[in-house]
Amino acid sequence: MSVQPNLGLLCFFPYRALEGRVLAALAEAGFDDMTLAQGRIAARIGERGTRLTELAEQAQVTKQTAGFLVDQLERAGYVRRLPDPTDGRARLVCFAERGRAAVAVARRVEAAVEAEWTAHLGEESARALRESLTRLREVTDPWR
Amino acid sequence: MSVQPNLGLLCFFPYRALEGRVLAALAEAGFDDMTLAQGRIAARIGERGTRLTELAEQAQVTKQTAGFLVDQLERAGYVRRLPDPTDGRARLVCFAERGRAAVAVARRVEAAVEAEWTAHLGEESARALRESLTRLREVTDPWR
DNA sequence: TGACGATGGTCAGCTTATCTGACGAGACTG
DNA sequence: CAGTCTCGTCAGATAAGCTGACCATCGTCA
Repeated sequence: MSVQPNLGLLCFFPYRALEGRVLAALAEAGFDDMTLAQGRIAARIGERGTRLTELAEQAQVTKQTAGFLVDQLERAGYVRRLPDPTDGRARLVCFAERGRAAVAVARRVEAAVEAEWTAHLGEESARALRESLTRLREVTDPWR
Repeated sequence: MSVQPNLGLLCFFPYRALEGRVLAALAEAGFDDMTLAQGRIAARIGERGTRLTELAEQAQVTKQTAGFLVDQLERAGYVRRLPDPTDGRARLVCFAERGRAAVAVARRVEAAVEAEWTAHLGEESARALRESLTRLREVTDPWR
């Protein structure tokens, strides 16, 4: 590891820390059957449901892998697959009750962690950090 | 995905982008047998060599997994295991010639990507971003 | 309007990455 | 120097990923 880590690596530490905290909190709250890979797929499901292909693209895995993970999420009661009214081939992966409950836990932890980080950095730096990262997303996230 | 992604998720996009660019450049340069998991271990090898246990801790995998990946890196000629002069049980995972060549490629890409990002954000914002992330590391990276 | 290429998803089979548990050899500590 | 801890490996199981092949439906354009 270099003396002065590059920006990408510096981004990695907070990301991994948050992911770990959320997963731990989920496990603590009784959602202890959700794995990291499942969570990464679930985190990309929109409020009105998301197609499998889209989940796969955003998570950067093949649609087969995404399907495999959604199968598990479905069996565990986190999501359901509903027919897409606008396309007979497609189905929308939507949160079920249990999934919504898990999302609520995740959101709470995210907010708590963010508050800790803001306290550590100071309001103004945290605001600037968020803004820079949002702008960086324009050139690093192929999905808008 | 929320309308306003949390800080952790915002950190994820640049991280993944950089990782992808580095891996692609390595493949292009003839290091096309290195996988993402191997790269994540290799990225943590220090100049004077690093113990397997330490690699495992920093990459947050078990030492068995780290050993498995180092085996492959060794077979591919990227690293060697040398006895640790200070501890008869331990061995130091060190870069071999091929590994050093790959690191040089990775460093070049990292610098190029960072330059792109700095151009996108502006000098001052990029500097502030690096500083905030470095401070955030204090509370998100258990390995300082 | 109907043939055809593109798209959404699944099935099958394989490889890679990861874990838990057990263990032996060497180091450390009282 | 006995007991205990640490470093690494072996063995076996499981999770997570890939490629290739395939079918049904959509959309387009001749």
